[in-house]
Amino acid sequence: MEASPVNKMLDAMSRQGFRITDQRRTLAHIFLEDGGYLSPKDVYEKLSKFYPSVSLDTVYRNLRTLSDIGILEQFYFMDGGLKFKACSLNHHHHHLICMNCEKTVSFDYCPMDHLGGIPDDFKVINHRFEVYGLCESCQELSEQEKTSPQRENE
Amino acid sequence: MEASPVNKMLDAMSRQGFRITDQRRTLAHIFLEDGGYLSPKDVYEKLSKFYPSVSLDTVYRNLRTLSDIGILEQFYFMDGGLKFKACSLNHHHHHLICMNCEKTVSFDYCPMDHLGGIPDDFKVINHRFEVYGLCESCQELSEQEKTSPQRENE
DNA sequence: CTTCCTGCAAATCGTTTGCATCAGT
DNA sequence: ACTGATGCAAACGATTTGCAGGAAG
Repeated sequence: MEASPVNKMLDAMSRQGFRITDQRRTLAHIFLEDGGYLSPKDVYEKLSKFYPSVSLDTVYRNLRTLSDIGILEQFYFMDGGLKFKACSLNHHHHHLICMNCEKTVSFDYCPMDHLGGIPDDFKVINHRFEVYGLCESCQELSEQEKTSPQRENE
Repeated sequence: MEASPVNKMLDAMSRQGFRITDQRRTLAHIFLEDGGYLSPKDVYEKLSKFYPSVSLDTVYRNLRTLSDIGILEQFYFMDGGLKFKACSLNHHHHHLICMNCEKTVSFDYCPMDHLGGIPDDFKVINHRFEVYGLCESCQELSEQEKTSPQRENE
């Protein structure tokens, strides 16, 4: 009944010295089932179905903790605010993010492998590379609705 | 005394039916002089030097307005929150961001020019590429103080 | 049993809004 | 003059924190 990834996630938590509470177990399920980005409120609502007494601040706390230890990754959507998703515990990659439906597709290219022109007195620790756009299905939608804003500065 | 881009910006404003107030004129100067991303508070502080009585909410109002009409663009930095910068003044570039002092250095390399392996049914609209690390001076500091946190997930 | 986790409530931070006044056109 | 812009203060939403009780190891 439990897919392996859930255990992997829980495992990672306990290995980092965090306790496996029911909420966290459920949190793992929620993220792995959904696969996409969830706002704290989304998570709270989903979690409430299992634990009606859960409090929003616990959700926040756990989201932050899990992000810190690299189990979740967070993105800020210009319109939807901060959201979290399970990060693939697999290999390094980046994402295409659909600006409409928020679905993500990962790809392997990493600019850091090809990077040039960075002053070498700067010590690189981390990086972020995301490509935003429209996935195929959302493109079709927007062609019909013509909701695409024009920008006009050179 | 006025550089042309400032007037261009002000022009755009009045063309859209907005009044040219002193604050907005100064706002234009601030953004064009700085060239980089500024948080509302940054702007407020800079603006305060010229107009000690300026209020933060006016700054917010103007930042939003100017973003709406495409004079400023906004970006959310995972650590620094929402920031604004004058739209496409210069050429396209990305940033090195010092995780300690938050100073940014721009560099020209853009991964989009070299990108491969993106499914072509995805319509790219925008992208974000930021490199985080330590600038030279902060490296020296952290070597002395050994404040660098370790992360250890695979 | 000890320490971490949780729920509650209150605090805090960033941002927005209502309103009367002031300034640009 | 008319209308939009500003400053103030208060409202607001999202996120964080202090604390006491409860659960995981």
